[in-house]
Amino acid sequence: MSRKNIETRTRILNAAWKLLEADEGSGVRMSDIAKTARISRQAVYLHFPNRTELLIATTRYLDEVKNVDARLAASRNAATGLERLEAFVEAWGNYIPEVYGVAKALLVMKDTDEAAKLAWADRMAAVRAGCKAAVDALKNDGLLTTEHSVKEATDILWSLLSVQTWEQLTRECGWSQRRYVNAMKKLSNKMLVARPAAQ
Amino acid sequence: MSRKNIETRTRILNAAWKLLEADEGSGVRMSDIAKTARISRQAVYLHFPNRTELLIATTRYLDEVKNVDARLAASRNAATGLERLEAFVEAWGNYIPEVYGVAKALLVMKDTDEAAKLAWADRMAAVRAGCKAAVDALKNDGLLTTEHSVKEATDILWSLLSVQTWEQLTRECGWSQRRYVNAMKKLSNKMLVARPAAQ
DNA sequence: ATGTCAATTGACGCGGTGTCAAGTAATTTG
DNA sequence: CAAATTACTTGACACCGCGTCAATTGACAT
Repeated sequence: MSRKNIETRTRILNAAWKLLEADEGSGVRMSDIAKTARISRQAVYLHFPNRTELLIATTRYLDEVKNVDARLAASRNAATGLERLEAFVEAWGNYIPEVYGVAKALLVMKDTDEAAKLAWADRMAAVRAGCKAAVDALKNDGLLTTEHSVKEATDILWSLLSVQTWEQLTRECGWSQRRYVNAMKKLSNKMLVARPAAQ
Repeated sequence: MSRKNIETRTRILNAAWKLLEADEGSGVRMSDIAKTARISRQAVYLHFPNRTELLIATTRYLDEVKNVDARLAASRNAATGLERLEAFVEAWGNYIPEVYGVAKALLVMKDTDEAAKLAWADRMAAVRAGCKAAVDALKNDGLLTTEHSVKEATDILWSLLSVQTWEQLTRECGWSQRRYVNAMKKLSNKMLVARPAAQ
């Protein structure tokens, strides 16, 4: 409610953000966050009911600060389906590393916590909507491969652009961000665009 | 060592297997495994030093029983690069659901436990070797796309065939196993095979 | 029958989450 | 100015799951 209250709340969110980004989602405890926010551990619970909800709030906060929706929506302005696909791949692909730490924390929680699972599904639904819009635009231009339905093509693009795939390629395989984005552009084209228009 | 000892050990492994398969890796506790193996919780530690090692042993046990290596190696017999790629995709793609529950447990541990991370990396290295062999075979036939190096093509195939991607498509998107394998065959072809020879 | 080995039982420590009660310090409000 | 409200602190504690330990039992082998 009050000014001070909301200020402390955002201090907690910033602390969680910072720590999750540094540790890439692994072992961040409530006490760590409290300490970073210069607050007692118990006081965190005055602002968030539990760890999961704090993580969820942190991702929402991040999305808000980073203005995801606007950045993803920018691809709408593309003139053609091909351009739209490419713009979306670029926008989302470059967004991932900016939120990876926090996203990873939620991704880990997702496997054991129902609320985290829902929150993750919700955010990913937004990404999926972007994927579908790109596929629709392709189809509209008559450039969608005939081998897959719109739903299937959307699923494929969504999987290609999953955080896990990003993680595997950049972390496990050592790809640079640049290389990742370039490859995703090429691959999404190859996978979804009807043959004559490939490239 | 003794007969009884080894028998109990495999009873524990089977219990872990069964439970992980049922719960798909989420909330299986040491006490659950002990109970299923009709043994006291503490007795489990007479056979495995800790939870992580038990999980690792379970995956090894599973791989042994299911004879992964042989099944994956079968694709070596393919005459052409294209056939080899397809055979590998089919072999690995159909193996995933058989071990998913156990693999998922390890996948979750991987984020917080160093030993689990190494064990997972080790198993995935085997898969990667299969991917590389398929890519090499393609290259040998002059059918590897010129847009990617062997290393990059291997990374791409490896990511396409990751357990996480399988999980996303079959669990999140509701794909059947059949559909998954078919799509992976098509997609791996489109992504890696030089244009004129596509399908 | 004696010794060895597998397993049992009960207890305990540890780390992390979440809760509760009592108290304090600052700010607001009558 | 006094009283009430609000944000926060401190210390204690319960719960859960992992891992450990010590003392005991029961089986089997030589």
